[in-house]
Amino acid sequence: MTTLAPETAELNPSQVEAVEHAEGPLLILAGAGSGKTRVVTHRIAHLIDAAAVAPWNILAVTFTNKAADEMRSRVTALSSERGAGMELGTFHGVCARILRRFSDRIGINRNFTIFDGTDQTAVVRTAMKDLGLAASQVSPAGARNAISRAKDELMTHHQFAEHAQGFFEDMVAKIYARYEQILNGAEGQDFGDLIVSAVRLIREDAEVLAYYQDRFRHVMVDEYQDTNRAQYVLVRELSAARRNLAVVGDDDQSIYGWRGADIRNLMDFETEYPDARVVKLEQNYRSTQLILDAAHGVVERLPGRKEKRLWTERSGGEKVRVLESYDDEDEALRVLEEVQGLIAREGGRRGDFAVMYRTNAQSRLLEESFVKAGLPYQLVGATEFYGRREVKDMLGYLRCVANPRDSVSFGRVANVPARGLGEKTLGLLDEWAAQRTMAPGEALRMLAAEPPDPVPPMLAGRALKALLPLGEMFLRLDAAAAEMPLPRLLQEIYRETGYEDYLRADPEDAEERIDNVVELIGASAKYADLLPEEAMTSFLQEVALISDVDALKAEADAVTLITLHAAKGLEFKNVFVTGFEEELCPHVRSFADPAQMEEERRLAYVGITRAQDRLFLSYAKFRGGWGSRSRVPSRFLQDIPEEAMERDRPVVTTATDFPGMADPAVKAATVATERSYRDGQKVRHPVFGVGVVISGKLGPGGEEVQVAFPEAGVKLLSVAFANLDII
DNA sequence: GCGGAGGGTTTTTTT
DNA sequence: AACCCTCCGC
Repeated sequence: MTTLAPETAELNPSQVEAVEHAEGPLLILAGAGSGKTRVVTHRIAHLIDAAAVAPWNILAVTFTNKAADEMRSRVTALSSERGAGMELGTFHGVCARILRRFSDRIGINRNFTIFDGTDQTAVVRTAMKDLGLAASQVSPAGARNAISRAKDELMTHHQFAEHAQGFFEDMVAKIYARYEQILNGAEGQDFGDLIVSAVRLIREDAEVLAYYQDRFRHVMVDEYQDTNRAQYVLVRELSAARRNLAVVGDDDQSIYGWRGADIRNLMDFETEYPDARVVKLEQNYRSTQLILDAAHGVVERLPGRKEKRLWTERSGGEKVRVLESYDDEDEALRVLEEVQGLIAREGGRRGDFAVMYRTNAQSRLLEESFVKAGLPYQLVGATEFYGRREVKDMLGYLRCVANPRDSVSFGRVANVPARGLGEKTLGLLDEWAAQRTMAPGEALRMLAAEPPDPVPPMLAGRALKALLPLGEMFLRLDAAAAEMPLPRLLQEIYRETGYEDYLRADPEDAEERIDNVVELIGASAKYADLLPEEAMTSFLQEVALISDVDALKAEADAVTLITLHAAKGLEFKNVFVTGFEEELCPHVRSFADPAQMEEERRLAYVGITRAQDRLFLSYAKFRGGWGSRSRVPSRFLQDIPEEAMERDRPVVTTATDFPGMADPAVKAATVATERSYRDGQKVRHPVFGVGVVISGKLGPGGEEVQVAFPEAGVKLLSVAFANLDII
């Protein structure tokens, strides 16, 4: 991976116009690779140095922490005052900071806990249980999504209930109301709340609004096409006094509609601010002309887009390579082969390569082929560190200590490792706590600290016996938290809760999980010097608001594996877009909705425009997994001018083609050299019955055949295991 | 009433 | 891989 053009490069006239615009609304329509970050950072430096704006009077909002970090370091390099004191971060990070300072003014504890997506689902499930709703009636994920979308539009549960139509929305209205109760009781703020509460704060508290309007004299928003309604209102209010609002965006790269992004924020900016200066950045500094031709072919078919056409001085270049593979396994080997070939032939850096895909699940085979070949890679997202069970459990304990009202974390860890606290006992504790309007964690501590003299009858006996040790443990941890630096506290939690022994007892995964815990404790080291409460809150906030791409290291000598979504904003010399097939890209779940299909198209555009020098579009004829069926190349391929492409003759690859793959098991498995089943052959399978072979191949795992069964459908079977009879 | 085993499902994309 | 759900032994 490389960064954008050097800072010393001269700015083109459009860029200068954007950079030098100081007062009043500004809309920068920045095409892919048009030097957007350069313009934004130069503009900030210009405000500071030429317009004498103090850095702390500037608010700049980006989409990821990574983008914010990069922007900060560039501003530091460019401006005389190094941009110190500037407010720069993601929407969620900036809002969290505002709330940590003032949220008690609207009745929110400033030490609130941030609830992530997993927590949200847990709350939804609890709410549904309270309401007697089964997961089969309403999908928890669906309900969570609906609630999040409502919050994106600043819709309270009251408003949601008013507009609810049909069974699903009626149910969601009820779940939403209960969800809010639980969340408030736990002093939690979910992702949506961070924005919603910040908006509520500045709307309800004139003093706070005045303070921030005076403080943020210049407001700048990146990736404006991906902002939602709530974010739009926030930005509008904050900048209302001076109207120094600069937004940067590209409607062609709007890919987050499913998450509440409202492209109208960008499209209607000129209506909203009739005096806005509009600057289009159309010169691309990233890609070759042929790559841009391909990109334009895909995107020009979108209706109603803001007209712009990227151009570059990098005429020509290599044609876009279209790779056809037999199946997804071959595709993974094929990509590996191309990467290794290019590195061997041209001495390229591994970091100059990225392999992109639509769904996280697609990364698995790619990883496998890279591992076998010993080719280093860095995977963005998917099984990210903070999603690991042991990490979440450890953080769950920390959250319980930092915020005893966090009933969600309490529910997660109370019986991990198992300590005799089943559904029944925890239910009793919940009930008893609710009677005293306490959270279970608080009630439990009270129970342990000063046991009520006649023991509450509902808890007498077995329940109390199991509960008391946990309560005492939390009291010890509370005491530890008050006096220990954060890393030591985590160490203490690890030991005191029995989690360490619990992990060690796992014969399979002990080592890996322990490593992860150690790494987590290490990550907390930078908070060691803060006061305990602040340390816990800051650490937990950082962890909650971290995004997948944040972990991506630009300087790593490794191939990047990344989803198309996460790749937005990045660039690489060589880009592979894999699974460039119907039902994957565009994704089948978008077929029914034209608006979603347009978003799929923009997503393909985003992928294509990540490439600087070389672009590979890869598809397979078959793909394993959920009922593997024959595949059709993406419709987007047809929109790319044929002259810009070079279609490869399909190549059937096998593991033996790769000298790097020294694994003897792999070699042994590829001994078979001839197919033993012909297409059209009738076979009998012990489970699926009689079927017809429709295709087959020799792969690293031996011979595989696709067989169509009248009942079971098409199955991909390994001849070695399937026990087929020829009939 | 708890805990472990086993089976099925999950997300398409994520701050 | 994580999680939910069900089943069964203790």
